Amino acid sequence: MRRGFMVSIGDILKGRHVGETVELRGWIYRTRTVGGKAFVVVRDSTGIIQATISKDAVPPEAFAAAEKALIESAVEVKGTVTKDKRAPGGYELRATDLRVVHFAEKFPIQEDPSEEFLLDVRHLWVRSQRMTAIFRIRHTAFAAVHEYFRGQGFWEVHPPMITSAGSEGGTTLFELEYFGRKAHLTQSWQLYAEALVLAMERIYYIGPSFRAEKSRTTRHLTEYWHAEMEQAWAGMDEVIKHAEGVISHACQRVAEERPEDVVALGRTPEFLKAVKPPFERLTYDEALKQLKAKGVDLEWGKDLRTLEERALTEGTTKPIVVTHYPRVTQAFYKARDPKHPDLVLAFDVIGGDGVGEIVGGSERETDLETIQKGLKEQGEDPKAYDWYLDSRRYGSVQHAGFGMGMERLIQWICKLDHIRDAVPFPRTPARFAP
RNA sequence: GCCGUCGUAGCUCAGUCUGGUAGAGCCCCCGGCUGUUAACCGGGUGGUCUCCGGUUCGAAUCCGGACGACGGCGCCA
Repeated sequence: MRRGFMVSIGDILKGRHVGETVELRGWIYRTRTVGGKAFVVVRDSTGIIQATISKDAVPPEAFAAAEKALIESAVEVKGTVTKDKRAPGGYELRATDLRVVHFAEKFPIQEDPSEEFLLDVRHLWVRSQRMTAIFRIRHTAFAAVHEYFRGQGFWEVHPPMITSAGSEGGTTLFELEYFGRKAHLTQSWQLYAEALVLAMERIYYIGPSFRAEKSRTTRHLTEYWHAEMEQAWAGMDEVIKHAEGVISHACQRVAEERPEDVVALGRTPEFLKAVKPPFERLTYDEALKQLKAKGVDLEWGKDLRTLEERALTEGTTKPIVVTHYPRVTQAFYKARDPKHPDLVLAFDVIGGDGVGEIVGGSERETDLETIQKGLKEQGEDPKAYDWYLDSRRYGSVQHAGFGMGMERLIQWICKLDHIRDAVPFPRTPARFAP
């Protein structure tokens, strides 16, 4: 088959090549044959289109190949782009030639697959329209986060993935053997960020975090991508504004650049465009009052759980910000509220649709002795954190920061039932393959 | 960590209560059909009933155990 003018399916669907003779290549999505005609629906990374192959319009071997090729066979098709109401999508390619690059074996995924089976064949399911739409949005969201922080004067710096200690207590760390000694996979850049922030002042990074928590929920992964920022000479209010800013910026970019994908997943670009600062903000105490009014009682000092988060975000179209949590249950590095010693200057950004906490952040404790005391209260040995504590010995200044779960953000933007679809190959307690 | 559900053909499931030769639809293969839209019509191939043990003349089915997965809660981003 002689090479023609190669085009993408997406371009054809935009009406760019009507009447032209072009060539496209991709994978067979469906085939139907009716007597002397074969309808071969082809997908590439930009869309799907029907190629109509008439027995009398192509070489005999091409028609035979079209009839024989199974779903997901790789093909090259040459033909004339035609606008036709009978074709799904409104455009089709009237083929003059077809070559099968690879005859696929019987493709295991058919109609009505179970969730469990799709996870077993995830390496094949990633070819689906739904998955590729999410991947494109993920691409855009990641770019937007980089764009936001760089635009705000933050340096991208990289912490290690292999660490000696954790930041949230040692029980949720994956352990690994490091030349005969114990090491761990990072669960947060927290300790390193607080060392680096005294050098670079405004820093951020996006990278993987690992949590060895056997969480069986629709919003937990054991390996997830963490967008984290840390800022010197800044308090809680300033970093809350950055949290609102970065979430909003990601929503704007996705709405502008991926409107078709957004619609395909059940959101609208308008919904995302409306996600602009400021978000509704309330303190933990105010949240308890709101919950009580809704008939949900929560004892003071308990963290907000799924039930409470859902009640608080019910009917919201933007995430909400909850601030000033009780000090009990909070990590040792979070700063006390000078006005209320029982509270810490910590905040969460909570998304609706059951996604829950998208961002968690705080102002950091600057006083050496207070941190050492906090570590002991959590059952940690301050000696193991000695290098970290140097950040409170040599020029300790006010600083604050937050971590954002990229998959949580994508889950919320794409309105996904389960966080595992926000990443191509999810890692959960039950699965690390494929 | 706790609670619940499930495991039968490549896929989706019925059959299990009440033990007696392993079933359907889809996929695939063969045949038909010149505009199909998850095409349709006719025929055919396809099984370690998750595994181990027990009861029984006989177990997919009853009993005991193991393993695996999914869903919910907790923990978190």
